[in-house]
Formats: sequence, C-alpha cells, structure tokens
Amino acid sequence: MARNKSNQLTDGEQSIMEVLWESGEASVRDITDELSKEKKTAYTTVQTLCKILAEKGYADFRKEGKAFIYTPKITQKEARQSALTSMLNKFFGGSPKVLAQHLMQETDIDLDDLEALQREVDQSKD
Amino acid sequence: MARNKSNQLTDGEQSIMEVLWESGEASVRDITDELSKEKKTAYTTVQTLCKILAEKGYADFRKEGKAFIYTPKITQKEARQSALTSMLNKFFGGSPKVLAQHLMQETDIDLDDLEALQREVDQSKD
DNA sequence: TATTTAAAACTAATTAATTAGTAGAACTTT
DNA sequence: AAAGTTCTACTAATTAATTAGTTTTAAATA
Repeated sequence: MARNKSNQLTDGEQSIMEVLWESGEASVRDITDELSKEKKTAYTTVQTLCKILAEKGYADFRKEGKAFIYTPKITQKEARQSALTSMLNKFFGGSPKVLAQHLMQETDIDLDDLEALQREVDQSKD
Repeated sequence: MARNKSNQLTDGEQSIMEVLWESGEASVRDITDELSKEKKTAYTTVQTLCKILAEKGYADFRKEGKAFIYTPKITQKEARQSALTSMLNKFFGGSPKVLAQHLMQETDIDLDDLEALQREVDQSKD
C-alpha cells in the first residue's frame, strides 16, 4: 500500500504558487526564470510541477501562442487558512489557544501588536 | 532525482509520537493497540514506523524482555515549536503577525483570550 | 521554404512514505 | 519436549514527490 496524495501544498508546489500569487499569472518560462534566481531549476521540472498543480486544482492554465500561462486558482489567503487549520489539528489538538501561546512564547510578537491586528481585523469585517 | 527526507513529522510518525507523549513510553504492541482504536493498524506497520522514528532521532528505544520499548526523544513542545517555525516560513513569509491575524480572523480566539495567554507566558518566564 | 528555436509531451530515475506479509527466533504453556 | 504465542527482522508492493533528460511539435526568422 502507499501514501495518499497530500492535500497540503508541497514545498515545490508552494514555491511555484508563490510566483503565481506575486505576478498574477506566469508562463512556465517566467516561473523557471524566477525560481532560478534562488536556485537553478530546470524548465521541465517547473513544467511537471505546474501540471500537477493544475491536476490538484491549485492552478488554472490557458494557452497563449504555443505557451501555457498559469494562474492561481486558490488565493494565498485560502492556502494560509488551509495550512493553519491543518497544523492546528495536527500539532495543537485543534486548539487555537495553544497555538497562540506558542506564538507569543517563541516569537517577538506582543500584546500591542495583537491589539493593532485586532483593530485591523475588526475593520475588515465592516 | 528525488525528494529529501522530511524534517517534519509525517502523519504516521505524528500519530505514534502522540501515543508516546501521552504514555511516556510504549511497546510496539501498546502503540498498535492504541492506534487501532481509531483505525485498525497492522503490528508490522507500527514496527516499521517506530524504527523510522528512531532513525530520524525522534524516539529512543530499549529492549525489555524480547520487546522494544519506545520513548519520545523530543517533547511535544519541541515538535510544536518546529512545526510552528516551519509553517511560519512556508506560508506566512516568516511573519508571526500575519499568522496571528489569520488566527484571529479564522478562529474564535479573541483579544481577551490572548491577554490571558500573555499573562501565562509572562509568568512562566520568571 | 529551410533552419533555428522554444515550448509541450513523454519518459525516466530516484527516494520518501505507507502499509503490511512472511520467516525465524525466543519465550510460555501444556 | 512439543506446540503455541509473540516479538523482531526481513521483504515487498505501491504511490507521491522531486528533478530533469529526450522527443516531438509548432512558431519565428533568415
């Protein structure tokens, strides 16, 4: 028997989505060039990953000339939500409080920051 | 070429660590029985995963009679820290503020809760 | 139009992860 | 001591993920 397909973005998928979120849309060539700034990446590697992203429903594509242009199908916000929920359940017993506690213990975030964030959150609800 | 070994706990590894954290130590039999309450799991599956956990440095073992007894080598807190840091970098651009914002938007946690947690955190620092 | 170029399509190799069966050793019980 | 139990060790099958080479196709240009 074998593993299930991960519903979370893998590292490779993530780095491509990052480019798509940043630029709105990008060809395989665009993505390859962008990723290669960080770490030399083969065109065909990106091509394969893009196809997988489309299969998994994270990206869409259209043909323009002979090249495929990919666009993100989920927003960064949705990806973050999904990641947050998944890690909440996996590591923190589903308790946001336990996560928040760790967050305050292990990062430089403090109450003032949180208050400011709360105001932003409240405003965006209107 | 192929993927790297994940430095994060996989789902299978996680579920075993959960048992070890809960009970302090457990034989393969103990773990198998515990996991099988949730989902029938073969003894040898647990055995394989335990071996991997030991290889990866997440668990220790000692022989008692003819059975191996496994103990956690990292604490749940350490696993949470590591997961938190990793997701912070992967999904939230390393920004705890962005994560906190999502946390307040998408869970029922609010500022009062966070203030209470902050007090606990402060106290534990003394 | 022939050649070059660039993209997709196809192929491939490797390791991790998941799940579990089988063989064999050692201990227990009758 | 023979039989049964239970554990480890070994083996194995399958899919996901990662990375990229080779072949084919189509467009651009000389």
